[in-house]
Amino acid sequence: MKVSRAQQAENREKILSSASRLFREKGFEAVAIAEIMADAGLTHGGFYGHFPSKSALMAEALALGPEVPQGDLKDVAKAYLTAAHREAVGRGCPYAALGAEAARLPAADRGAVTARLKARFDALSGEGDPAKRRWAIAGWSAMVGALILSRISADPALSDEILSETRRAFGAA
Amino acid sequence: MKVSRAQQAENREKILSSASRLFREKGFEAVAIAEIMADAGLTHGGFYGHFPSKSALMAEALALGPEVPQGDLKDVAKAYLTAAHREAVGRGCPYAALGAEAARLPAADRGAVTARLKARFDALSGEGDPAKRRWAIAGWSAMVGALILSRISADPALSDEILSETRRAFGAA
DNA sequence: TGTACATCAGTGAACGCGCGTTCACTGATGTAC
DNA sequence: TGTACATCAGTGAACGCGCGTTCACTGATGTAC
Repeated sequence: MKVSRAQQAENREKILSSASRLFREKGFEAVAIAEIMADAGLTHGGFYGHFPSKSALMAEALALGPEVPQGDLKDVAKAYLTAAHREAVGRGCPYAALGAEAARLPAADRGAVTARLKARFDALSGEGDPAKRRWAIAGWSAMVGALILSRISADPALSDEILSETRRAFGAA
Repeated sequence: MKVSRAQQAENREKILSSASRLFREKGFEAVAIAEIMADAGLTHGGFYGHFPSKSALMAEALALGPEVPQGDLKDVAKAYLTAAHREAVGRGCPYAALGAEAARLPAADRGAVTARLKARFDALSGEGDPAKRRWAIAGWSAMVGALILSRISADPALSDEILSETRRAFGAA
């Protein structure tokens, strides 16, 4: 049955946020359209009224995710490199959860996520100080990499060490 | 038809190396058993004589990949953070190519890759200097993260900047 | 404001395809004598 | 060393399942009057 325009817009947002969370938790390929729609409280047939294909949804969902904490590298490291973030893949950083898979999307589908990445570097860079920008780039790379490696490790001690030592490398206890 | 024991062992290695390369290029889910077997010059039915399941192959193939260049962080950064490595996903670092997907494997399947990760940190750490170990961990994280982020970026200038600035952050021009 | 009806968001069955896995079979290997 | 035959690695057809996508249908929405 038809729903109101407001309800339709709300449904679209629900589909996007369910997709974004489920993709981060399980990866693009492991999540079925029907699973996303059920999570959003709908049935699978309605999907194609909102998105032209699963890959279009992937491209759009990829650019969603929690806002970066403001502040300098040290503050970001303190908030980002935590055991809680490591466990909460579905509510965490999309670069760490979907990075390698995102890189395999066709370039045309990576526009939104590229813009978001650029904005994040700019926010951490300050203005006009090349050394600060350099450390923003290397530092953000280290955080994403450390979170991924800490999730790969099946040894909890090593996993914790990766997080805490990378935090300390940026001066965050 | 039966083949010699030497041929059988060689076939197993071929399957593993084909799988390792294809997984890195396309991701675990996007590669079919039949594709791996064809790449190895065999037919798909023979697969289960070598491995009990696709996920067993995933666990074993994940721990393969190029040897890390020896030397200190600066040398490794110089060899790792290159445009050539960014393009050659199939012949490159398995952590960068499969990191997030590897993290989703059951812990029991992550033993081999965890051991390899540990060995890599130990090799970069030297002996008994905690500050050196800290930078080995943060540095290796930065390299893996930078390679992933440079592959995500659809903007070639940003992609190059991520590699070159992270290289410079480790003192490697 | 009230009414009649055209629109269209969502439903759920169905389609076609590709995949992981199984299995009866083939024929070269390698061993027993 | 030569021969007979049991073993078993690899083949390719087949199975069953789940997925992305399509489509005829339903009934609430929202507009024309």
